[in-house]
Amino acid sequence: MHDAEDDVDHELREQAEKLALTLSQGGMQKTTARVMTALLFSRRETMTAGELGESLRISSGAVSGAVNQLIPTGMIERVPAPGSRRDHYRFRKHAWATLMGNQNTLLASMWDAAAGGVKIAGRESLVGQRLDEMQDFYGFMQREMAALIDRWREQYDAGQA
Amino acid sequence: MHDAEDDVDHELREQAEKLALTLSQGGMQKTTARVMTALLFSRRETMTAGELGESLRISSGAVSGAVNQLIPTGMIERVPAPGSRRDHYRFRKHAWATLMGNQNTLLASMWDAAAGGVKIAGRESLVGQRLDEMQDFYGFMQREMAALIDRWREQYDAGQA
DNA sequence: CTGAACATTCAAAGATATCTGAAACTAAGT
DNA sequence: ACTTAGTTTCAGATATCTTTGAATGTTCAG
Repeated sequence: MHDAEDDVDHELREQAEKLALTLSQGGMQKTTARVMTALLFSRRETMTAGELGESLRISSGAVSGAVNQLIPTGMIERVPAPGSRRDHYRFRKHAWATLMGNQNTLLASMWDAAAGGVKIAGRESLVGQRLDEMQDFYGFMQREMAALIDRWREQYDAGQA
Repeated sequence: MHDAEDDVDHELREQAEKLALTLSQGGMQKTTARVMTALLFSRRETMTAGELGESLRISSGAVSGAVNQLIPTGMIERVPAPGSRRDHYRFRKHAWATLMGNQNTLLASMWDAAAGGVKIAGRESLVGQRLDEMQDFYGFMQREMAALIDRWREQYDAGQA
């Protein structure tokens, strides 16, 4: 006999792996991406480290490494689990907004680098102009991105209520 | 004797390498990042492949590989050079805006992945909700980011005039 | 306090990604 | 057409990143 629920699980797993591949090409570590998408596409609310390892066929060490990369970024969280001995993980609400918000650090570094260059070369020179444009762009982005994310949150929360 | 111009060059090179390091930690290839920042922080308008290789102490093959990664992204461009035998490169105007605009492809993949999952699991389920939020977020971002970049271009071009 | 059940760490192995250098190729000048 | 400056390609060498698996650490239940 054929179980429809299993099919759903299987298809979700496929989607999950596909996304993980995309993310890893975009710079995220492969195992980290796989763990993240496994939680994202799981029908369950939380998964234990053991379940993740078994489902993805990776060692406990790899799971540990991945979750410890994911947690500080705010993508997933450790959930106190009643009954179970330890460590259940779950995909966080608004994780995507958090992730994008973290990019602000990078935007700030870019701004700093540009500002540093302008200080050395002066705003008059050719290179100064080039860096000035860069500084202007990253300053703008830093301000506006933060506002944009806030706007999404409001809009989304309003839609939920 | 001490040449002030040389000092400026040297300090700019330091800043360039610092930024290249940051970018490479953020996922960009190291040599690609170094080539890009070398052009960005150069006092000259364009640099040849040979100059890049000498300045960064990398082989001609490495330079070739790096520029051919950078050009399709729109960060740098090949400039027809009168007099010189071939290939001068220069950092493009509005390169940063272009770069950020390219991110839209990624945003679209994220949206697709979410949509695919919702289709499989339905919007009612727990996982459906999770993916629905993701879809909403990336849909929003895709729309708004494009608008934001346009807004910067206008604002910047206005300020220049 | 002890033992069971996990989780974490880390050295070594394995897998990837990247660079070099030389040969092959291209195009500009004569 | 030939020469030469300069670029691209690619196999092999190198460097870097990841994973495994076993040892070590931690926490909870009894």
